[in-house]
Amino acid sequence: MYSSPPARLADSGYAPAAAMDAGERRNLNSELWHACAGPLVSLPPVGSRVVYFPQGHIEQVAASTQKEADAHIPNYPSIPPRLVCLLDNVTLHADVETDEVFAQMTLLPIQNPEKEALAPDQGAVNKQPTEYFCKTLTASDTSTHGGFSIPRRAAEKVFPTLDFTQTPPAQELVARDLHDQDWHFRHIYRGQPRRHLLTTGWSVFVSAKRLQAGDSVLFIRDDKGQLLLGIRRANRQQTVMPSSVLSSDSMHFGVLAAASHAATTSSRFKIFYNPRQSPSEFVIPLAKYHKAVYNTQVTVGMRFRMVFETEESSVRRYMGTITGLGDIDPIRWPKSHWRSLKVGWDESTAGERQHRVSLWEIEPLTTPFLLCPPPALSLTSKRPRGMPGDDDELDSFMKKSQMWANGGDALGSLKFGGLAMDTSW
Amino acid sequence: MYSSPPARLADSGYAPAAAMDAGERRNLNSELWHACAGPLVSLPPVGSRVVYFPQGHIEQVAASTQKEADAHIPNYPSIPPRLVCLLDNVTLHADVETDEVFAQMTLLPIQNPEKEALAPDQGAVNKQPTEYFCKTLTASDTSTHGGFSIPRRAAEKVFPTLDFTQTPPAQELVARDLHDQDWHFRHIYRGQPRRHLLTTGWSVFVSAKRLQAGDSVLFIRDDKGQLLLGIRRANRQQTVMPSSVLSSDSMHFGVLAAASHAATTSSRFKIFYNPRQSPSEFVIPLAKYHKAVYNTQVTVGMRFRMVFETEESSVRRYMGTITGLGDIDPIRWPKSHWRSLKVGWDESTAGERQHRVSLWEIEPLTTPFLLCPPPALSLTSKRPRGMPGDDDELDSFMKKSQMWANGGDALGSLKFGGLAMDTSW
DNA sequence: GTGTCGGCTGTAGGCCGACAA
DNA sequence: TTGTCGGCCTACAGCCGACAC
Repeated sequence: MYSSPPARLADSGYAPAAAMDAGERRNLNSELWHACAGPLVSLPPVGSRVVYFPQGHIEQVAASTQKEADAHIPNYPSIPPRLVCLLDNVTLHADVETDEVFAQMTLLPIQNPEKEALAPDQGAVNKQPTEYFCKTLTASDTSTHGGFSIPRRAAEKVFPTLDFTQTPPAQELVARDLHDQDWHFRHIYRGQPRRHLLTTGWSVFVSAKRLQAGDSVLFIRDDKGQLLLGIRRANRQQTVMPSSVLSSDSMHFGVLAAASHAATTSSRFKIFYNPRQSPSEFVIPLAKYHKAVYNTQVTVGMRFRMVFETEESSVRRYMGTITGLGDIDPIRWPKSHWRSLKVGWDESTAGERQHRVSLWEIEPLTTPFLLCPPPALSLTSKRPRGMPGDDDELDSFMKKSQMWANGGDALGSLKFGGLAMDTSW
Repeated sequence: MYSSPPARLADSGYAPAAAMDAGERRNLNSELWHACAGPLVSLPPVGSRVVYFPQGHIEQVAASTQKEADAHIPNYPSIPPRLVCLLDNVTLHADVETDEVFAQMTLLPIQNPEKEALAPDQGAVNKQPTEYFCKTLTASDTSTHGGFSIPRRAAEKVFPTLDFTQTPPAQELVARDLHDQDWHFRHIYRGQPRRHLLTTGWSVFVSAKRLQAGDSVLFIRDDKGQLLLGIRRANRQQTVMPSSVLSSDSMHFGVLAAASHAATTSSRFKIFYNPRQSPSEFVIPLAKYHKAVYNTQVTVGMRFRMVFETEESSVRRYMGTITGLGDIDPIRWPKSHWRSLKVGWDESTAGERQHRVSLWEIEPLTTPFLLCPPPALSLTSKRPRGMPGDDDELDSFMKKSQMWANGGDALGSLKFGGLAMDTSW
């Protein structure tokens, strides 16, 4: 009948296979999830202690509902600006409609965190896959006129090698997405000059995922040689969700009441973390928080760097100066450390970047730099627009000076490791 | 470029025109909204007093998130089982993705409802349009193979009359949807035997709205002769929305906290009412509530009727018997009237119907019936499956007996008027 | 090395009346 | 009266190398 899928596509094996149930209850492939979440996202390990910031949670909810965090809503039921919690569970998910990745965390508030033995919590983990590539789609890639142009080194690194004795060399690829749905593509090496292409099956994928030029697609080869694929929507596409379920005010209250009730009764509560929606992480490893708050001397005028994700899904550091200190909302959330630093950014293109950040988000440039700043760091020098990786020498120096300043093991919680996985292309 | 709409369609005038902003802030066409909401949905007038039931609100949220109303969540912050409120504002909306209709109500809790003068609130209003038709789509209607077959009487009633001197008679129709988006269709009268069809433009509409066989489409001609169109999804398609924004527990808390805070501070709060998602209305006109609670004698064994919407978007009444009385949740919500009646239904196909209803949802069959029940109402008689409208004689009798029992004006709040608008086809 | 285009081809989208329920 | 189908035509999806940045 008319409700069945097109027969030809199904017969030729280029139609998607059966998908998971819509509920998406199981835990997703962690490598793929992290690849889609991006290089900056790391999740604290289950069983570790974390600091939960209701303000940050509300910021995420407000961003999701496209409302500013309403100033008129009181802190009701009353709740402190941060809760030390045991991270009881983390499950990885992806939105059934948009493939947007998110994590559900189950938090158990700890009543007297100071009394507990400070076990050596390990830092946050970010298992970024090694054998993967990520390409931002061009107009040609997403048009119905043709297929997908695979970057040469990407194809050679991630896809099975073609049999080049064939003319033209071609094979069928099967890649599994976050919902365990299989997608079939014809991979061919042709054209003058020769190039790798995905042809048959590609347009089905593009239309099913509603991909547009500017969105990114990524392929992974996992340990068992299985191909995985995921997508990252362009930043402009805010997954608008005016949510006809609950008013934004009620959601705001819900965040507070759920946490308040859990803290009062020492019971668990659940939150969703949307890495690509939230302006900042609001569940921070306790060790990272402690180091940032107790081991860092911040003053107005201090110079720092902070990591951002580039449009090419890579990372780069931006320079800034601390211009002020103080609570973002001293009435409702006094003595919170959430975004307690007012900052200015060196580059004029910094319009979108936050004007308030939290202590644990920055990498301070300590005394050695203030005594002897290299020319590249002065406020007046106009550097050419930096490319990913052109700070490598500085990185090395930074690590040494920070170790000297903070006592050797400060780096683990600041996520220096494994950041440059996408810059080698 | 590739992001622009198909040129041919745009040039020929069969592509949708510019739409409203995604936020959908303005108030929608009320006639169209009510047509999409269905014949049973009525909204209390702005400025009237209503009763708000948190339990019912939570039921709707749970239905939207596909969770049962969790039994483990306490009534926190504490809130009474019902709040008498002033209905401060009502705005009509439609989901940007699904066209699902919903209403936002702003409620102001009234502290001492008994002290206020009981102004004669008018009953709820349901402006169902007169010049409209609604058709459930067939497999042929939604397939890409052809167009849309318009029922003859529908075309003659709602569409502009064709010029039958042309061969074949044809015209272009422009119909506006809930988002003020215009859709263009070619309306032609052809075939052997002759019939009305929508051809060019129809498949664009079907794919844009993602209509499937079983969904319904409805057309309205308003006062100014402007054509409006709306859709009703088939019941099976639960707009699943696991809502990666807030956990269902937090939403539950949010409902309670928002209402609790508003009641405590005598301030307004906002709720969304999703007519086609909610099992029952949870904002009830105060007058309707009072009449049902204080003027109705309910006892176990009592017979009643209740109105339901049929699959054909019409209405019919089902017979039932009260089998028990009592709070649905005596621990958290004692002395609530929400679904306080346990009921059984006469027909064996009653599997989906609620086993608990509220007083104001039923039409009790009062003493005259108990003294002298007509054969059709006895529990043992097996009536043939009733069709809409075959209770007309009974209706007439019911009205008289109820007026006698309840004092003359009881009918307005029970929505007897204007119910049979779709059964005449 | 790869983004975009013109050219070509095949298929499916879509308009028609036939026919039957 | 209207749901489904076969027939038919054509627009566009989609594969190809050319060419340029």
